[in-house]
Parts: sequence; C-alpha cells; structure tokens
Amino acid sequence: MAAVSGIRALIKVPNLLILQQSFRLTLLQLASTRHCSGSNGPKLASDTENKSLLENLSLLGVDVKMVRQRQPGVLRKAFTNEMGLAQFLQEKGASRQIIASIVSRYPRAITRSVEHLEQRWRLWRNVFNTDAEIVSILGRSPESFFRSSDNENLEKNIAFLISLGLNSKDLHRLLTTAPRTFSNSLELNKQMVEFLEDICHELGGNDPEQFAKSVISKNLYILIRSTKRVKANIDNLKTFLKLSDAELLALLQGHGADILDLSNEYLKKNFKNIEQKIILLGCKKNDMKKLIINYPMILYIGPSTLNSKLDCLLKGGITIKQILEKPKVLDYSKQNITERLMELQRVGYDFEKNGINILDSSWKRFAAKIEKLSDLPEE
DNA sequence: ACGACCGGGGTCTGCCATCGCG
DNA sequence: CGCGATGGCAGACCCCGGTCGT
Repeated sequence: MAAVSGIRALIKVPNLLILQQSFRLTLLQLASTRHCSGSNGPKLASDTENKSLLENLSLLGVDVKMVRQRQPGVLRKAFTNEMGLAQFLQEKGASRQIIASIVSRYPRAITRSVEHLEQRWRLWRNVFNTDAEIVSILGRSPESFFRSSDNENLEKNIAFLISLGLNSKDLHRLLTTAPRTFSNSLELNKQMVEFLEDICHELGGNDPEQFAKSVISKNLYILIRSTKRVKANIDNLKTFLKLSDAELLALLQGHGADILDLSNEYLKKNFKNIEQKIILLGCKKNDMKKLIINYPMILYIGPSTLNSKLDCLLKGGITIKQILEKPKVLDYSKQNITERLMELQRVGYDFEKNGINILDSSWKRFAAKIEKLSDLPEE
C-alpha cells in the first residue's frame, strides 16, 4: 500500500500544481504520456480511487457519484485522459455542462487518447456536416460514441452500410437516429442484413438486397435490435394473421417494417388487445387481417392509448366500420382527435355523408376546412 | 379547387448480462 | 477476479404535405 501511495503522490503533485496554474495544455501532454506506459501495475490498489483523477473530475463539474455508480473501475485507473478529453470536446464546441454530463454518464470516455478521439471524430464527420451535430448527439447519447474503442470497425461499418446502397442522406438519418448502429461490430450488422435477405428469399422475394435496404431505411432502429427479436415478431405476425408468404413480404416492405422492433411481448399484447377490443365492438375475427395490413402501425399503439382513441372516435359519432375502412385516423394523438371532433361538432359536420378523412390531414388543412365550413351559411 | 391516397419525417437511451482476456 | 467490449433489453406515435384524379 505504501508503495502505491508513493506512485500516486508522484502523479498527483505535478497535476495539482499545473491545474492550479491552469496550464491545461501541459496537463494534456502529461496525461497522454501517462497513457503510454500501459502499465497494469495499479492492480495492487484496485480498491482505491485515484485522488488526482477525482480532483480533476470535480474541476470539470462531473457528477462523481454517478461515475462511481456506473463505471467504478474507471476511478481506480492510474492513467486517464479527462483533461485531454475535456479540451478536445470544448474545441468541438461542447459546453462545460455538456462535457460534465458526458463524462458523468459514460465515464470510460476519459480513457480514450486524443489521437483516438480525433480519428473517431473524423470518421463521424464523414457522415455529419458539422461538429455541432456530433456534439448534440454526444450530449444525447455519450455511450454511442464512446462505448467502442475500435475505430477500424467503425470505418468498416460505414463502408458496409454504403455498400448496401444507402446514400448519404440515409446514412445521416441512421447515425442521427440510431447512433448505436455504428458501434455495433461489423459482424453484428452483417448478421442482421443477412437475416433480412434470408427472410426475403424464404418468402419468395426476388431482390433480397433491395428488401434489406428498404427495411433499414424504413426502420432506422432495426440494426440495433437482435435478430432473435425481429424473427419472433415476423413469425408471430405470420401466425396471428395467417399470412401467405407474399402478403407477409408486402407487409414487411411497407409500413410493417416499423413494428419489427417492438419487444415480442408488447407486440403480442397489443395484438391480443386489438382483437379483443374490436370483437367487443362487434367486428369479426377476420377484420383483423385487413386492419393490420392496411395500418400496421396500429400494433405500435399500447392498449390504453388505442382503446381510448377508439372510444373517443365512437363517442364522437363515428362508427367502427368507418374506422376499419380508414384506420389511419388512429395515427393522430387522442388530444388531436378530441380537438378535431369538437370543432367538427361545432360546425355540424356529418360523418355519415362526408366520411372521416377530414381527421387524417394536417392541422393547416383541417383549419382551412373548418374555416370554410364556418363561413358557409347553415342550411 | 378539392380531397383521397400515400409516403415520408421526427425521434431513441440507459441500463444490465455476458464473454474473453490478462 | 476485474475490466473493457459488446450484445440485448424495455419503453411505446404523431404529424405533414406532394400528387393525382375529378
């Protein structure tokens, strides 16, 4: 123990002095030289936290309690690069608060060298136009950027995704929406793509590559789901609805892609709920198939939300038959539906005569319509 | 001029489990 | 064993407007 404290003291003293004088650059260099030793010596002190590190983190405004809770091992490391990281991020335009928040939420970030960070940043910049975009994603999800230290893998991933035919706009949306995709191992991403291609093949599709690409661009989360989950959902859809191969393929290529990443239990639960609810409302079991094929996103809506939307529509004078014909009206929030129904009632809108398409339009169009109806003399 | 049809766009992490390695 | 890397999970919609046929 004594020997270890000695080593700690050697590191600690210069750090403190330099910090007090605010010579950040010097500290940075010091930090990176500390890195090079790559020693595992501190094993001896595996139960002790690095005091100078703790001090640095406090200076940066990091929530040390959170760090301790998330990745306690990081605090015991002798060699870290918190100041280098902080400076790096600051130069990219991150505020002090953002930096503190990033380190608090993903402490391992401070183990990356500046060279590593620069390389990784460059790779991300292949997809993003500005540093600010990247900073905003790091603020949102530090883990996505820092969890992997394998830059080569990242580079290969980007190349792989491009090779699938995804253009730069797709790539941009993908990395913005599901940044974790890029930290997956290349192998994992390949597995999902191959899985999708196999599905297409099995269902008699003639362009598996196009199919995979289409599913990915429609469901940007698909690559961060397990093939196990996606497979179970596909199997369940097929069984529940007794779909033919061609029907299933069409569903998956269309809006059905979105529901593949629901958790298996949630999908089942929602399916059962829809079935129960519409039977309660006097529909037949085979209305389900048409309903879901026409509007797969209904499976996305949880039981309480869906039921209250339906009740709301029914109470507003719309029939379940009309809803089955135009299920897309369920796309809108309950709030939105309620407000529209009130407006429509005010102007005496006749759903039986005019249908319910008015509910499936933008507010702008809706308001214009209402205005026109209000101006019209009552008959 | 109007409305039905249809597709697209936004948005999504933070935690735990497991494995391999030194 | 402890750590880093990686896989996997639960969570649970909403809104807009181009276009084309009439």
